[in-house]
Amino acid sequence: MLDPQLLRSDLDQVATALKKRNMVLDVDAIQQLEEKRKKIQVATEELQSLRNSKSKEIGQLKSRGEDAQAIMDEVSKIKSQLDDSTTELDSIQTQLNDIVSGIPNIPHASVPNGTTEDDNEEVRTWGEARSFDFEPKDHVDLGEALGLIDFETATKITSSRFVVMHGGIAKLHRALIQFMLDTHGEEHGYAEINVPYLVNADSCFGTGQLPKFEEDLFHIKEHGFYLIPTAEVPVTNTARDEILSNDELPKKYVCHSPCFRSEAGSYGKDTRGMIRQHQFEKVEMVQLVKPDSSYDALEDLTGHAENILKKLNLPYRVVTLCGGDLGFSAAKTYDIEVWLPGQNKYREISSCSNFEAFQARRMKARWRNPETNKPELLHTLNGSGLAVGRTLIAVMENYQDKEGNITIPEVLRPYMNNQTVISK
RNA sequence: GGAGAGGUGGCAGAGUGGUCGAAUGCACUGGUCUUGAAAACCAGCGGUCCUUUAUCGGUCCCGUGGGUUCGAAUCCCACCCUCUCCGCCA
Repeated sequence: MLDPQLLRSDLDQVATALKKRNMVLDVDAIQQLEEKRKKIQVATEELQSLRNSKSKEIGQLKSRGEDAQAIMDEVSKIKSQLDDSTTELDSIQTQLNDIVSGIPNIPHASVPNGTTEDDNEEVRTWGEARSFDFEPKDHVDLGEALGLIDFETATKITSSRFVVMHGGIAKLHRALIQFMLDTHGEEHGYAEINVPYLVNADSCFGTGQLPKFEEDLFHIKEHGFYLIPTAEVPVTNTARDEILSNDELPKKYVCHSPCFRSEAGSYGKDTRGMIRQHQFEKVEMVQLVKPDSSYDALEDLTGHAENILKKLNLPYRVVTLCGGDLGFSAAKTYDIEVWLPGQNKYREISSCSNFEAFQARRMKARWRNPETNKPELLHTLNGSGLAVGRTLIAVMENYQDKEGNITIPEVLRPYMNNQTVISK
């Protein structure tokens, strides 16, 4: 949610900034509603104030045993005016609220212009794509040849976009999770946290999945819960309705969780293999920081995600998302894309974002600034560190040999009983 | 799932229709005193939104949402949550 003060004082500036997202803000509609709101809110509060003071008078008269009928009649009249006024105010505020909570975050000044992912700006590349003296296979061919990845059975059990993994691949998957958690915990200073995978609607609103993107979520209607699309939702919402003290900041959490996405609207896209699944696992980093340090934190966080790829010796590049490709809540996002020999291209494996106060305002996540002694909004950030399924794919495709065996990256061997290779 | 008890400020805890946003204690902050500290004493000490350049002022908030009333922390309804016991169960 954007700052309502900013929307009042400088709506045109907001509209201009949002053009970077190729979004057109209906400035006139907002201004008209805002004018009405102001008029009616002031009138309503004046009526409330009048009612309160008159009612107190009644109490005083009665306690002295005097007759208060005249004032009681008067307040009755005020009350009916007040009812009308309140009803109108509620309606206007609901309309305004719906509009405002549907406005995406303002892109940071450093975000490049553009409309699609083709306009994203490459920041840096790391590592060199391995040259193969044979035709590299993709993870589907590799996994099925090994007999360790099984999409058909998953389809039988559930549906498409699910997977069953066996043996060495399942272990490799688990090793990746532990390796990532340990690295972020021990080297990057994140506190490990384990959270619910079902969350309520307030939590989804807090991080921005609701109300606009309900169709992307799995919803358990009977209980009103949602399956988390990312650990970002429960982890960031730990700070909802809280006022954190200065000395507990910054807060840095690392969390492994499954993620559930309906993938509505992605029909026909990435249907082959494990790239785009309804259920996948992710190690997520979340930071809650003071506003003045959030952009430094974004660089750090992105570096932490990159470090995992470096340790796995997987080539990647970092891009800054352009305005048109930026997520709803983010002010700035770096995507990290890993090299996949099977597809002969870079594919997203991590997304690291600074949300500034956008999520914090939605969920009232604050800290007490010792300089002002007032509660102020935090800045929130998160990034994948990394998407486990896609990392698994990257390892398989980058570490394959001619026979279709997978060499296990050295950093993962301690997690796999020092196994060095996955073979048939 | 069944039965019972309960949800009040950072914490504890009073408050069952009228100057109650809320006593009191603790914690915290500032001051006095002290060489310093402690103690004691004095003062301050929730959040939200609106109006305003700001102050001042006002609104709303006693789990949440409705309702009754001139007036609700207090009465009524629904829901949520916590605790205890029973049942079921990894």
